[in-house]
Amino acid sequence: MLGAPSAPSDFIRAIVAQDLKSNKHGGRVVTRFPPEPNGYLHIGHAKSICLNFGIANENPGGICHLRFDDTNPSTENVEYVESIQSDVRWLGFDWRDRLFHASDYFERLYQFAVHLIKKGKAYVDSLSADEIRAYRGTLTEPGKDSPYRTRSVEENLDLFARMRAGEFPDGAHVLRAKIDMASPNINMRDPVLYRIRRVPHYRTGDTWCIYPTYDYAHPLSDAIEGITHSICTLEFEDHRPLYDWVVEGGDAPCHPQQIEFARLNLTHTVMSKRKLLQLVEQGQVVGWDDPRLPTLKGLRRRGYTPEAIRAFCEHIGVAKRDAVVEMALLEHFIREDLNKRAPRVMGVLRPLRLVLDNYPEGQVEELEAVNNPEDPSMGLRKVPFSRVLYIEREDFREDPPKQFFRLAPGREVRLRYAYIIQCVGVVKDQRTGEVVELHCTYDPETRSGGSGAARKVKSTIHWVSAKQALDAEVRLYDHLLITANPGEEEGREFTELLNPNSLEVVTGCKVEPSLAGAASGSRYQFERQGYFCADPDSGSGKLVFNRTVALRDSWAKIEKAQQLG
RNA sequence: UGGGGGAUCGUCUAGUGGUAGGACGUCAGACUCUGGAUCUGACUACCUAGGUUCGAAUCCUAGUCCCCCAGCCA
Repeated sequence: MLGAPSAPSDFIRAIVAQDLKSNKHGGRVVTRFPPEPNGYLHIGHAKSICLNFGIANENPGGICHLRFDDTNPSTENVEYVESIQSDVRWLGFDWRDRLFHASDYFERLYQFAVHLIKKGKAYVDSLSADEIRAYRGTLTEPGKDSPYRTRSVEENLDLFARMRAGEFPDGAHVLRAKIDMASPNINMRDPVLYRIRRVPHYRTGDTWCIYPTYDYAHPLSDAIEGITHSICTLEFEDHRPLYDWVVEGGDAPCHPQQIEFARLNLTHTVMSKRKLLQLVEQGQVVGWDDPRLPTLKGLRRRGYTPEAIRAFCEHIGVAKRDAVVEMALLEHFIREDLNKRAPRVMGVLRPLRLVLDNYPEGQVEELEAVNNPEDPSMGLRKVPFSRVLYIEREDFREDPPKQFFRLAPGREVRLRYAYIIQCVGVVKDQRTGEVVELHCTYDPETRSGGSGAARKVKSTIHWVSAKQALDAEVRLYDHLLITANPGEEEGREFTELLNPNSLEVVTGCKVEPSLAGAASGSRYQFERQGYFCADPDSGSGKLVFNRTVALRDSWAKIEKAQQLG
């Protein structure tokens, strides 16, 4: 994966290349992906993963660490740790032996804090949370010093040791950096470094009752690991002076460079952990792996491939401006990937019975079908054909509109890999008027590959043989949200914008027999319809498919345009 | 009304003083035993106003708009 020397593709890679050239970090490139284990990874994280691991992989000797930023025991747990690891691996990245936890550094972090106190750069504050807030000032007014700011080094050392020893209740004291309460950058107004939290940590148990904050733990963890480029998102931009202050003040072994980029936003969905958690907890979706979610687990269950997600992440670029990428772009990459790889099959979602009046009763032909026209090496398969078939309801119109080329009374179409047929009769339900069965005749001369096969008809439709077809359930997914940019909807909660039709369960679908026992996770193109992925709910004779994405549908566009006038 | 960032086709993104390019999308056409795929063509952009310059998306000045920050979250 070591890239040939080429122009850096984004501003961060340009910085890395420049630093390499100037030997800023001794020729090393060490990045890290630092998730907090308090939620599942989503495609926004994938952008960061591809960036951090990508940069490491592109540079000789480069490496990317996986580090859990587990400094807040109240919200973190092993379930998240495990899911994050499996997702990073699934995406195709390898941290080798560089798996770390901020909690690995708690003792060292504590010693750095003692060092800071001794240098007079940190103090124990005994104000309440409310008081600290009040003393902080506002965006336009400076804060004022805490009365505890002038405590002696000895007293601070004593108090901090007793905080650690568990002598005080939660909230009684905090350790603060002594910087500048009048700083125009609020992050520099004596930020909290440690707080007392009598909560067991999922890794360190009850060893600690004080925990470092992100602003303190993150830069030091980076420095301890020898990170060269600490890449994070835009909202941390004005934490950078604090990042640098902590590294310098703690006399850390090296000084990683924090670089910020714009996080990924996608249309028609939500990307914040808080909102995703809300959907999961409220039961609006079936879980973190609900195929409607932009979580990696959800996308995977939906049928997305790691390759498609990586290609997407590479193509959206890395920059500093806020951006909202269209879901259509993500869909483009999964179509592109699956078009090359997914075997074709025939499946009928909404079956309409079709009888070939002139086809011999009881006869079954095994017709040859290509598995993937994009890839001849994928070979051929046999598909049974007989007198009674199912076709897609929407492939027949009793009163066909202009430009509808499919079946209609008197019309001819080709049955994919089979014969040209002509519709000679329509059977309707007496009461409802609903079409329940079609009668057609087939032309034996037109069998695919046969002598009369060259005849052109306007349309080819898919079908399954009624007797051999398998029953299946198909889950059709649509956008999670009805609007592209929920942020633009003034005063409306995202929960009000949920698409009530984001999931449509279609039962009684008929699929070709080759799909018997389709393994969970296997992906197919149902010809003329879309890409589908066998759901884990499949099994013991039951078939369930998730629609990953529909094929591009130019007829749907024509019809929509016709309806608009 | 403080501080930190950012503005280029509908969307994302290149371009760093010398022809504003790519991708997605959209529209039109070709081809097709998937109305898929593929192929062609078209579409549309430098936030505004001044200035410097032979020449400005790029440099300067003044504005405008958008995002982030007042957790003992990350």
